[in-house]
Formats: sequence, structure tokens, C-alpha cells
Amino acid sequence: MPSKKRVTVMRDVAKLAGVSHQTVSRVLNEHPNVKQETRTRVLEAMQSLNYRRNLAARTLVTRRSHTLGLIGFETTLFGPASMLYGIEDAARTAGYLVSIATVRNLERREVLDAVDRLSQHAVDGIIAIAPKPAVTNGLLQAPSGLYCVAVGGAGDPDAVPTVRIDNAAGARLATRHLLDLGHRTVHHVAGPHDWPEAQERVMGWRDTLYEAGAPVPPVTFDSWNAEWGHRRGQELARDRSVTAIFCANDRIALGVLRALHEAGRKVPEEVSVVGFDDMPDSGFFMPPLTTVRQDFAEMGRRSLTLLLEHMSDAEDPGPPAHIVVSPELVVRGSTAPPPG
Amino acid sequence: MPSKKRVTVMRDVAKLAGVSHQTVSRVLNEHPNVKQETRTRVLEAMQSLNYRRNLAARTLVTRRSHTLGLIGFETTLFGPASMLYGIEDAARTAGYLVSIATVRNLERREVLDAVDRLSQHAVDGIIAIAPKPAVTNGLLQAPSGLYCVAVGGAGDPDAVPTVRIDNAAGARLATRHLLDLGHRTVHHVAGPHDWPEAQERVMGWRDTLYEAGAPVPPVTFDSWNAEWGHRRGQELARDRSVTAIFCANDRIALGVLRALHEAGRKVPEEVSVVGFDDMPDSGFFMPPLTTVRQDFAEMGRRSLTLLLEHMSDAEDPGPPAHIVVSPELVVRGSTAPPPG
DNA sequence: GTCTCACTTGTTAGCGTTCACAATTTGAAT
DNA sequence: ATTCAAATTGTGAACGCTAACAAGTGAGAC
Repeated sequence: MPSKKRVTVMRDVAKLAGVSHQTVSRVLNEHPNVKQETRTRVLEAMQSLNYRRNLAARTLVTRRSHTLGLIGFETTLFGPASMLYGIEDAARTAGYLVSIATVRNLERREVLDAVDRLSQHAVDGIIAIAPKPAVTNGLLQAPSGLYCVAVGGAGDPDAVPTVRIDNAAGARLATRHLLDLGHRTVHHVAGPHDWPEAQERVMGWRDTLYEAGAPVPPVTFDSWNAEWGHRRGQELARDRSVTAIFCANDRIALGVLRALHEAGRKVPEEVSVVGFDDMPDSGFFMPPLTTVRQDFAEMGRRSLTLLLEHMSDAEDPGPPAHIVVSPELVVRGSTAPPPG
Repeated sequence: MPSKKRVTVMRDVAKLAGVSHQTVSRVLNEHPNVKQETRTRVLEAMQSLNYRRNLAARTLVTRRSHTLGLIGFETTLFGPASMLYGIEDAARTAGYLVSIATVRNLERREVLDAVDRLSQHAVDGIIAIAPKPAVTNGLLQAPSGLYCVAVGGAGDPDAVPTVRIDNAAGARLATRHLLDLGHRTVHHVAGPHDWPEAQERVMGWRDTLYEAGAPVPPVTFDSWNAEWGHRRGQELARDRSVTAIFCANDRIALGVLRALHEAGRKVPEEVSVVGFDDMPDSGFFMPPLTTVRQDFAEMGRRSLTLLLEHMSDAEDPGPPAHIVVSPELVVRGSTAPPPG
């Protein structure tokens, strides 16, 4: 017969300490009105029995699971993965566990399904790594009492608290940097059309050109990967008037860099290139990439703080709060004054 | 007074359907002996009341939370992040939610702490993304009844079921490829000394050289990043006899590539370079990187399967099962026959 | 008709906490 | 000593579910 020893439970601790189970509970929850002596006695009993409280029981009665839900999309990429890390890091110190529900696409059904799974498991709140509004809209369907926050993309700001980077400002930083170096204008390789982040970067770039009175070259939206950068880079390489290219992210920049190299156009002597994100090894591209850094982990941490605040503002449903994080330009070797 | 509407509970469904709560429970758990007609009636009632069962209550009585714990290390990197994705993906289809506990270092305390957090939340099993034995050893401290599996690194094979890639085979593939191209020998830039994965790759590489009767150049262990590759690459670039370099991962390869470029040594005409991992954009390095691909997501999925099997083998504690995944060589543009 | 057995449903008792309230003790003020 | 409030502890009753058993139903065999 397999070992059938019962796990220690509050009553066992109570008996050993010579108190009632309620007193044990009070010690556990740091209730003020427990005599110091009793407290230590209980604590010792817990220690010696190696007692751990049963969170399921606690959740059942308090309706709070001390678990947070995370809805993630493309979490294998550096950005989302880092946000996840930041979120988990902050959640731990706040006494929460994080459960994840990744969505494979941004269809409404998939998102609702993720919310549903999380809410069945009684998460106290949800953070969505939400690059597209679809996710946030899904969140709104969440059963009332579930607090949500969107991070790292767009959400309807009137509906959900958000943490996002100032993409336009980042794009301005990059564009301004290139113009300041003396480039007549700056070309842009954009991300996917339906991602607000991609659009915001386009806007920041375009506005800066307008303000500087520089001509605004046509943009094409496509995707976030190196293949697209390579494809678009080949076109741009053929145009000898192109001297500065701002890419919507570092991966695109990698592709552009290669296309330029293949076309025999030197970076940064003939063409300058700027990325966005500052991925771990961007500093080792050829040449080292000048880029706009965003601190993903910090955004994750901030989003957790925001969620916790949102949760404690239970009775006071003011307008949703928003945090906008400022990006930072990292100048490396891929930018220089134009030739001639 | 804030809205105080109670959430629908099993009893409500039972009343509406005109049955007992137990019958509702049976329908929910797909118990065979429920009349078809009753079942549909209950199902309809659940639908119309938008009922979701309270998993905390269920967990309390069944002692199974349908949640799995994941202990992760450096989850922002592509490999671990992809495993996490694969695990979550498989867990979802198996009806489990995944809770994460990342460790910031591999100290014993940190790992024990993570296990503790997860077990308090009553996870049914734990998967550790465990690059170093420290993690696995921590797992062994887990309260009995908690099933553990280690993935993507080393664990004591006698103690815990594992899923790992055949690192030695991957290294052999890479080395063999270079030797077959006609290189006299192959240099290796290793990862960190205390990572079994790094050591296994060294062994595979060294064995292949031995077998081929090729000289075995000295190796240096250091870390997994591009900076190390760059540093070591500069040394190797100075040695004109070096014609082939096998790097312990793609990031190192990126650094090596740049060092060679800076030293004016052409890849692949003068020096061939091979990586390991096949990161998303390795195909857009300059030149496109020949590398050894490992399917991280698949490893994640396999580890989940293994865990589930392990859990159902409750009464039959045979020796731990192991899955070894074979890597695959992806030939791109960074390898060619030696000059001359 | 009645007996048996399989099928279907209902009843009761927990699972391990916390909550609300009652009961007791303490300590200082009268 | 007496009193009253504050501090401390204890007592039941939930929380929403499943397990175990009891009970009712109907069909087929005699």
C-alpha cells in the first residue's frame, strides 16, 4: 500500500501549538491582535511540521487566488519574452504567481478563449501583451471583477490602463539623429500595417521630416523580420540617392544591412542605418547598429504596478491610467554623415 | 452599495435544469452514466447562466489543480522562450494552465524558492528549463507527489525524466561538415564551462576530430554571447592557419563573424563558420549562417508529454524516461572549402 | 407478477481555509 | 474592588465542488 500520510494542515499546527485553527490563520495572515508569545509558538509549530497553507482553500473562501494571468502573443521574440520576464519578476515580489495563456493569432475567438481559461483559474487580474487592439477588446469581455492592463502595444486608452513606449518619440529620435548628421532625408522601412506600434513609428518619422522640411519618401508596410528588411533593402540599395534608412526594428535593420552589403554599399560611409528595440546582439551587427532602445523588462514591471494599483482602486473607477515609457537613442557604428 | 450579484454556481444550474448539483457535476466531468436528455438540459442551463466552474473548489477536493509549474532560467533568450511556448502550447491542449517561476540565478536557494512557490499554488507537476544540474537537484527537494521533468539541459538522468537535444551529435554534424569540405581541422569557441550543453558540444567536436585524425586545437570556455565570440574571434583571426570555426551557438558566431570581418578575413572564402541553435535571423547574418538547428518548441512539447506520462505512471516508479532530440544541420553561406 | 441487475439520480459529508461573531482575558481607569 | 474597553482567543458556518453511498427507475428473465 502506497504511503498515505496526510499532509499537515492548519488544524495539526493548531493542535501542536495548543491554540485554535483560527489563531494559526491569524498568524499566517499577520493579523495584528495575536500575542507575541502565541505567535512564536505557532510559528515554531508550523516550522517543525513543515506546514504550507493550502492556497486552493484560501482562494475558495477569499475569492482571491494571488495569481495573475498573462496573455501573450509571439512570446518567443525578445520583446514579449522580456516583458514577461519583467512582469514575473515584479509579480513575485508582490506575492503573486503568473499564469500564462499565449494566443497563436489575434483572432477574437483565440483571445476570448485565453481570457476564459485564465478566469476559470480565478486569476485576480490580467496583463495582456497586446500589440493589436483585438486583444484589448477581448479583455473587455472579461467577467466583471477581473482587472486588466495592456502592455507594449495598443489598447483602447479609454477602456483599459496601458503601458506603452512612446514609439513616435523613438522614431523622432532616430530621424532627428540622421538629419542632424546632415542627411537630406531619411527613408523608412515599416513594420506590419495593422500594428499600431508600426504606425506610430511611421508617424514620428514623418512628422520629423515635415518639421525639418525634408522630403518624405514613400513607405511600405510589411512585417517585422529580417527577410522583409532584406527584400526592401535591395530596392533601397539600388537607389543611389538613399543615404539614410530608419528601420522599424532591429531585425529589419539586420536584413537591410545585408542587402546593402550585397549591393556593395558601405555602411555607414555611404548609407546610415538605424534600428529600433536594441536586441541583445545588435551591438555586434556589421557594423554595430545605432538603434532606439526600449526597456521591455521595465515596461513589464511597470505594467504589473499599474495592474496592482488598478486592482486596489476597486471602488473608484476613475479614467484608466496610462504609463508612457520614453525610449533612448543608442548611437553605434551604423550611422555617419552622408558621403560627399 | 456596489453591485453584489453572486456569481452563478453549480446549485443555480442544478435548479434551472431541475436536477441535483451532483448531476451537474457529473455532466461537467463527463461521467458516463447520465441520460442524454438530462445532459443536454444541464448543458443548456449552464449555457444560459453562463456558468463556469470554480476551479479552486475543485482543486480543494480533488487535490489536482490542473496547473503545471514551469521553472525557467534566462527566459528572455530565444531558446528558453521557445521551449516555454512549446510547453504552454501542449499544456493547453492537455487541459492545463502553466504558471511560471523564473529564477534569476542558479543558486540552490533560488531554485528551492521557486519550487516552493509553485507547490504552494498546488501545481500538479513541474517542468524545469534546466541548463545546469543545480535546478534538477532543487527539484528533488520538491514535496513528494510532485512530478518533475527537466528539459533542455542537464539533469541527473537517474533522478528525473529529461528531454534534451543530442548536443554531441549536433557538434559532430557541424565538425564533420567542415572536415568534409576539406578543412584540415576545426576550431571551436565554447560556451560557459559549467553548462553541460557547452561541454557536450565540445566533446562531440573533439571526438569527431580524433576520429578523423585531425589535430585538436585548444578550446576556451566563456559565455554564450556575441561579445565573447567577438573577443575570441579576434584572436582566431590573427592565426592565419585557422580556416574553420565551429561556435557553440549562433550569438557567438555573430561575434566571430564580425571579428573576422574586421580583420579582413573573408567568410566563407578564407574562413568557414558554423553556429548552433538556428535563431530566427541567423539566415540573415553576413554571410547567412550555416548552423545546427534545434527545435526548441518541439522540445517543450515533448517535455510536457513526458511529464504527463510520468504523472500517470504514479504507482509504477520505473526508471525515469528520457527523450533525446536530434539536431539538424542547416547549410547556408558561411561555410565553404578552405582556400588554396 | 416478481426478481435481478444495470442505469440513472439524489443525499450527505467532507476538502482546508477565512469570516463573523461570541467568549474570554487583560489592563488601566475609576 | 469594580468597571469598561481593548486585546486576544475560540466557535461555528460558509466557500463550491467531488466522493461515496443510497435510492429510485426501468427492462428483461423466470
